Amino acid sequence: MDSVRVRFAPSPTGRMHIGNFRSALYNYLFARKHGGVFFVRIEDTDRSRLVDNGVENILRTLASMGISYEEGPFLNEDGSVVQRGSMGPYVQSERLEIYRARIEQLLENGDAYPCFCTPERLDALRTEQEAMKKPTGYDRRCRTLSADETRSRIISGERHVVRAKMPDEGETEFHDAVRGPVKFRHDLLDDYVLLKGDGYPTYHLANVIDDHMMETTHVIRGEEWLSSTPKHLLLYKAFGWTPPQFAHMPLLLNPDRSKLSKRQGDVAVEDYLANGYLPEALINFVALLGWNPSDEKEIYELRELIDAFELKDINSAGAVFNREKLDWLNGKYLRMMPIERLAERAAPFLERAGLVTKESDGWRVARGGEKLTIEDIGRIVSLERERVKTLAELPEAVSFLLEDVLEYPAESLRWKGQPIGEALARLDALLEVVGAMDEADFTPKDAEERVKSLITGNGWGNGDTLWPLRVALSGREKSPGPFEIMSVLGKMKVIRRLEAAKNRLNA
RNA sequence: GGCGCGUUCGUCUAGCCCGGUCCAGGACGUCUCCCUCUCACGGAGAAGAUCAGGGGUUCGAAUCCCCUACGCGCUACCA
Repeated sequence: MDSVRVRFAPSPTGRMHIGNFRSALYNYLFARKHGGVFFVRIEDTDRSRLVDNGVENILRTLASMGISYEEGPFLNEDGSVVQRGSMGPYVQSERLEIYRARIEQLLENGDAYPCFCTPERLDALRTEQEAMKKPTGYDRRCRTLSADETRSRIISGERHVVRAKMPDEGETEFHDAVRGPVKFRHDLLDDYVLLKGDGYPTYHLANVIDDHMMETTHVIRGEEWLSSTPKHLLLYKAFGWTPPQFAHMPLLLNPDRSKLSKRQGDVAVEDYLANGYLPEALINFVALLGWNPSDEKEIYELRELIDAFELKDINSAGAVFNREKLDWLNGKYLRMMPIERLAERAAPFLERAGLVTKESDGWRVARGGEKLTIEDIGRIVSLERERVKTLAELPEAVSFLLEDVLEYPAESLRWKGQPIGEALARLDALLEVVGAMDEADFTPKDAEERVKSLITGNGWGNGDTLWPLRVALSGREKSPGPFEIMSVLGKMKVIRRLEAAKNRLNA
């Protein structure tokens, strides 16, 4: 395949959701696989649905997910948007003259006609058709208006749209890269609107013109477009253009199997990021929803996704977004990730939770002001990484390592309800052992050696000693092992926590 | 209503094009056990799909053909 050019063409009508993101991802993977160009085009022809910062949100989301592209609108550091690429503009509202010229061409060739029917008439028509259980659609009333009447009504300034003239017979058949041959009868096609009353083109017109002018080779889009593909093909034909190849992806579904939508939980990509999901996990997960390279691998690096990606391996049935599996995958990534990177990703979450603060000279513990290097943060979060599924759970999980005073019931220091005296004796002995250790000995390995020899030397059990130790250090019944905690805390804090535990038991 | 697309464990899927190796494989989730001071991680197992239903073709069908049902999409001067 030579010089592949594919695109992501979102409408800035809200925040980018998972379904949109998957479209972007598949196009991206396909472009990278074939060494082609991936570009972004903004389809902002519905003026009523535009939202503030819609474009910025889309571009920002692509950037934070690490999806790069060669042409289109780009977000500057200062938040402004600039376009790069030789086939622009890449924003449809800036291409109005182009569409208008093409509309003239269609009008002249008799492939389209002006229509003066009002929305009210159209509504009434549809209502009637529905009531009579007849197929809905425009009745082509304006298609037979005389040239004179049409001209004079336009000159008089009457508001109108331009409709495409659909053939009465024949059919359009095309080969969809994921579904194979698909066929539609022409007489069932509606004389749909090409140019709206406000002068903006509809999706059908703008999309076809732009895909042609931007030399798109493959249109990889959602299944909701499958039914309108014959209209698009007919337009390519009317213009005398070679159409691109089409690949219609299956829809992403809510748990009740309806088309993925808000109202049924988070769907915005940025929400997933804010909730502590990693871009690489999200990409891995979303890529495998509706596409599968027929092997039993579950974890794919981006490069592997690119290498394996084939349009023919896209499924044709819709897929339910299954959060539990995402959680599992995210946990996997959290555990696989290099510590430094994990620390960098985790720090903002710790900050937001008020556990650490970011100063000009680096990170500090919020309570106490003690300095923290990124390595320190790495040591802290690596203690809990295997116990959480998302970055957002990390603050709560590691808070006991960053707080001065631990709050917990004295009762929890006793292993399976052991006598208070026994727990106290263990803590005393532990204090002695710890006191004799050098700060340099506070590695998990050395700490374990010392404590274990204390236990075996006295013929104690692991449980009756380790449990009180661990709870004294963590304040929790569920936590990482005591030796790891010791190594992160250091000698002074360990002694302080053991003393505090004794006081708690004596109180 | 019309047209189109789809239908394999609860979920994501492999197998379907090129029928036998599939009394259907993997993953998530669930359950059990092991590891273990706890929780997790990790490891080992288990349960879980009459391949939507029916009919055909064939020695043989999840795989090919037909019908039905159901789901979804489109049917806007939304994309």
